[in-house]
Amino acid sequence: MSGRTMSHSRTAVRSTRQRSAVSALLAETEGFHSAQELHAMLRDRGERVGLTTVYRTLQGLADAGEIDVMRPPGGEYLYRQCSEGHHHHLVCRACGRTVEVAGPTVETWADRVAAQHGFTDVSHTLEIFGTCPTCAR
Amino acid sequence: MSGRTMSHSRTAVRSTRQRSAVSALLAETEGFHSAQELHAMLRDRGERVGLTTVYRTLQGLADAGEIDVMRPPGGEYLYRQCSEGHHHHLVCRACGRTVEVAGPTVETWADRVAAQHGFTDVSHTLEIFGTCPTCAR
DNA sequence: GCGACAACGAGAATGATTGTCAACAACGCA
DNA sequence: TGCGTTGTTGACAATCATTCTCGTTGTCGC
Ligand SMILES: [Zn+2]
Ligand SMILES: [Zn+2]
Ligand SMILES: [Zn+2]
Ligand SMILES: [Zn+2]
Repeated sequence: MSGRTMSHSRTAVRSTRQRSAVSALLAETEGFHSAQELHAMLRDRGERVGLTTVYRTLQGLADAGEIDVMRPPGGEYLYRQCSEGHHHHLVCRACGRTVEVAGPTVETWADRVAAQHGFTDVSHTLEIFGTCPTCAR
Repeated sequence: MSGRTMSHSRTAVRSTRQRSAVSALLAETEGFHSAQELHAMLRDRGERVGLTTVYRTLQGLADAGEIDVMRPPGGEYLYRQCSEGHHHHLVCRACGRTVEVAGPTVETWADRVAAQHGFTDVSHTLEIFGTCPTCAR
């Protein structure tokens, strides 16, 4: 009953220069960056994309699960193109370098704890911050 | 050489009506609440405290480690008076009800993972969100 | 090509948090 | 108890990331 069964003209997502530019940038970029930063990076590349569009595109990609969103303590939202599947991040506070980490133990622990207290519809956020070897010296 | 060795009149923190009001409110309140919410709660109580002061006081308490700060995805900063020691939270998205949880396993896991990648000065954030039994029905 | 409508983007609006600074009030001391 | 020093307060202005508006533009199915 979700209304997705109409046989004619479903509204499709359109392919645009701007959307491609953002995706391409994310594909080549290592580490997390804010919408503002990505917008500036596009500008420096010569790509002309409005800030509003950058925000919209990032939200779309995030909703589609194609990129990861994260917000460090005291900062704004950061985006990054990650690999598939549920994972968390080990992020360098100085340069943003990111290592994806998987913690099966943590996942089950979180779900178990929540269940023990009768909580449902459970989700969690987990980020590890530190100084990477390069920035340390 | 930090100039902290003067033998006379060290500047002390002063006890004020406003500061007491905020602390008292936090002591009686269960769950996480934003600065704006706490300000409104004080107003409803008849306490007259400026919004700026509420922000300042909360920051001070947080810096002193007397209260916990947390920021849910898509929301503003939330504050709560917690028990001593390092712990995490299982929070109800609907009503803010909070359960403090300790996960020694997670702590060591996070530190180990960071160390394996050569990261130093490590810290982490971990929150579990869900719908509490009361709000579920 | 055409037309419907998704997508853009410049600029205004929002809203939480922070900065400003003159008036106020603890508190150590006389 | 009176006084001066100086931390504190709070109304208001300023930030600033993000969202909203809405007229224009570009995609894409036909
Ligand atoms: Zn680094
Ligand atoms: Zn996880
Ligand atoms: Zn609840
Ligand atoms: Zn922990």
